[in-house]
Amino acid sequence: MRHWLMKSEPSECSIDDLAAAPGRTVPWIGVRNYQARNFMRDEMSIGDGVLFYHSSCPEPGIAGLAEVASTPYPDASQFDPKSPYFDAKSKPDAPRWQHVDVKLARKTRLLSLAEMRAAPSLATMRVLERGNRLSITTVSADEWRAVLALLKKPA
DNA sequence: GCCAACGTTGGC
DNA sequence: GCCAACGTTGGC
Repeated sequence: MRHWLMKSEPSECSIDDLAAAPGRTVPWIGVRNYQARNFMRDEMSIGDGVLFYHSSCPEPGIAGLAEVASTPYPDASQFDPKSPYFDAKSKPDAPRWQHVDVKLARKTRLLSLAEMRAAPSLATMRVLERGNRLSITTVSADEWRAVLALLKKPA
């Protein structure tokens, strides 16, 4: 089993939105970056662990634990002209964008970006690398364990 | 709102 | 295939 960190803007889908979704599961639509798509399409497996990260908000950080809950399938929003994720160049017989479903495991306390940066055990995390903008990044088993350990402590 | 960093586009 | 211009991300 592998581990991932997936960014979501709380204004789009927060940890509470995920908790309130049917089956506590949402389709991870809207990814329009090839590297992130390839992670979902080629490398994820059902049951993989996901760190659910709030980005572009007053308190960025890890807000919960989730898991990959489906195999990849085409992102319907790419064919919807009314969607902000519409992609005119993607054809239904050759969908460009695919995604997986993500299911909540449990909401956690917020492990803030500042706390993540201050933790030596997380120094290798891809999401913390300078200039990183990728919305899905890999998480090593050691990093996953380190995050769980930090979550057990009070903020 | 600013701006650094990065990915994508498109002319050549 | 190069690379400048442009658009987006995302923390601050």
